[in-house]
Amino acid sequence: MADSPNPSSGDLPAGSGGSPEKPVLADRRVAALAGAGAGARYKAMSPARLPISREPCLTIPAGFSPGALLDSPVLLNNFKVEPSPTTGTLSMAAIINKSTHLDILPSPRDRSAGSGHEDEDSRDFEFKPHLSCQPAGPAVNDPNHHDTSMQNHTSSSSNLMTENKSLYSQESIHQTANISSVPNQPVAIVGPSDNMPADVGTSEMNQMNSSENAAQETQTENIAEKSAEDGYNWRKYGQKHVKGSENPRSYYKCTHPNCEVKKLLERSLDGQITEVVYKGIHNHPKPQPNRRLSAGAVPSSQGEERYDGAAPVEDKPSNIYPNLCNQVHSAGMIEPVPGPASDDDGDGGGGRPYPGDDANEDDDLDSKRSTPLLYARKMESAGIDAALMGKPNREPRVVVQTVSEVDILDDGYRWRKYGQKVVKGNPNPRNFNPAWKTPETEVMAKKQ
DNA sequence: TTCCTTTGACCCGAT
DNA sequence: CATCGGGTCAAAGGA
Repeated sequence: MADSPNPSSGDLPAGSGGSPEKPVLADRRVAALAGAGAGARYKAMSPARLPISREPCLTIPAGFSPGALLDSPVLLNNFKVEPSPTTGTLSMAAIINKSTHLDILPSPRDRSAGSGHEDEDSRDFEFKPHLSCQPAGPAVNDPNHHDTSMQNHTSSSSNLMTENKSLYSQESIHQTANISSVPNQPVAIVGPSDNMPADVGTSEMNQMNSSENAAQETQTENIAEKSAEDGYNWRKYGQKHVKGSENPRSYYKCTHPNCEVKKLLERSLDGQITEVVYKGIHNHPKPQPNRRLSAGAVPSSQGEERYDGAAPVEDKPSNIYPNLCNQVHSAGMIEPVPGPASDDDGDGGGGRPYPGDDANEDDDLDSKRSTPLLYARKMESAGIDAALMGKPNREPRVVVQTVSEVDILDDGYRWRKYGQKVVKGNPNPRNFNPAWKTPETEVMAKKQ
């Protein structure tokens, strides 16, 4: 239900229970929602996102755990800083304005705003997968990466701002305020860490993988753990056998009250995670282990989320597949501020979409299409993974789907184009970036 | 007793 | 319009 968008379910809560077909169900749902107390919120949130159906997807290649990405310097860099209007490095004010705009009018206009032209610099893009398995919190803060960019609060804040802008389209403004208030938290950001554009992931990451695999292996367990626990709490709401795959697919929802992030997890028969797909971005900070309320402390209702503890669901996997180095986890999450603050946020921003993958965006960002894309990516990555497959650890593919094109278009990152190709079935040329591709490039391509 | 997972059924979009 | 298939719901069972 979190996905309120669901037309049928979404409406129901309204109270009418009007669905002729399943009055009972409707009532139940309503009741459930009411009981949870979250229902209302969900309801509120979703509508906002509904309009934009496109969901870009980010695929993170197997060797990476999104969580790792979060920790990785790259993220920091990314956000950070490149002086450009797009990135927001230019100035806080600018950023703020921009973000404001976005919030208010996430529209094509924004796209144009982000010039997205700074193709050349790739320096920041060195992606170093630093798969540390540290807990997200600290990792994120890792000062190391700030290399060039991170200059400090300013930068961090700017990052935050940027992030916000893209992540929380609607909530925004006040959210921004919150975030900025906590300068220290680097933005973990990103959900996008998750945000990693999938594409990137695929190619680059794999490379990295291979080269760094050895080293990483030592950390495998940690990673696995991490991935197992991406720090977010998930509730399994379904499982299904998907045609074409012998692996059952499990559906999880983030238990955080206003968070609509969903996760699809596919496991091979042997229990290894073969694929993880995240939809949406967390609109709340990753629950801190420390803060974990004791079990009893959990908020209330069942339906609700407990955001603190580790999610049981996740835990299982970790235990089960210790080897997976890359299990994945990270969905798109934004970790704006670890503070308590966010939680509610109320905003509903709901998972804001993140810049996802590119490819899709092209023309149509239909949400529908997004699905196909996911699969496509899957295939794609699968090919890549093949090489890795031989290894003991299979690396699961991670796909992050975001929902709004706005985010995609203006993700605040700078991209360097390294290729262009006509994709079959798609009139628009596809651009490639060594690191992650940005929608902007796509846009540019179109313009061309 | 409460909460979580399982699982069959339902919904709905795609073909 | 019918069928297929993915995603979601929610009752039932288990811990």
